Amino acid sequence: MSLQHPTPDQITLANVLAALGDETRLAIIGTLARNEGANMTCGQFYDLGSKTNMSYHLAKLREAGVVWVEPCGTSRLISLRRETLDSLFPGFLDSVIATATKLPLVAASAHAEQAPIR
Amino acid sequence: MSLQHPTPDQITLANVLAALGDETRLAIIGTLARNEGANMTCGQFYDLGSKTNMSYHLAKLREAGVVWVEPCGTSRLISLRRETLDSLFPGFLDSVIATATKLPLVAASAHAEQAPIR
DNA sequence: CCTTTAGTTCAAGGCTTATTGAACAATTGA
DNA sequence: TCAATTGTTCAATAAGCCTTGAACTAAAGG
Repeated sequence: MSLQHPTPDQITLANVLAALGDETRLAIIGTLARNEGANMTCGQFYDLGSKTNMSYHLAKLREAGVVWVEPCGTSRLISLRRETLDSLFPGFLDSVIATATKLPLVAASAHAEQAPIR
Repeated sequence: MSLQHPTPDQITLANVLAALGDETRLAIIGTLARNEGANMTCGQFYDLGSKTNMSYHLAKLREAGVVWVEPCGTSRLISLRRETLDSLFPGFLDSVIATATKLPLVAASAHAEQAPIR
């Protein structure tokens, strides 16, 4: 029996934004985008946190409608719900991914301080 | 003395996404976008929640770098940080606004239920 | 000066989130 | 069948979030 995913009409922008508003999950998305087409499984994210923790974050992303998770043997194949998101929120995913793919894999703290620009 | 705003290099995508990942704040952004150029003040958002509550949400948006708040007499003028956000995250704000401006002003609960599409 | 107007700050509440380790399920391969 | 692999669920904890009303500040106008 396959996993529960929201249908397109159940996906809200607020939920998607909240799901992506987290360093760890943004890093997951960045990794997924960098490896689109590659058959990503949960295990490939364990450098971002513990097994349990990844299970938690991947469930969040799935429940918000950001990723699709497909059981496959003992593994689960994870992919971005590109078409769904593109059709609901045109341009959104691309703009997020453009930044997310450039983000450090392991979070380093910000340090710079600058004069206010506007 | 003017209010505290993050400089562009202090603005992170995760913080912006988290700030926008809330129905109330998304409604604020939608209202701001619908009235761009109009001299919006805090008071214009009191249909979205109490005075105190708006103060809280507007502070969140300001601290994340999404809005600029400029004291003006006893009021404060609120505007989207369009240029900053556009230059940091091209296409992002437009895609969010496209949906946010169509969102109901007062949150009505979702009701539809459909067959799973993919 | 006194009042009104426009927002903020504070403390408290209740709720949700992120993270962990231990225990559990389910599939695969020997 | 047994063991290894892959991932989930559970309970617990610590931290953060949203909302509220009461008290406060600060500017503007009479």
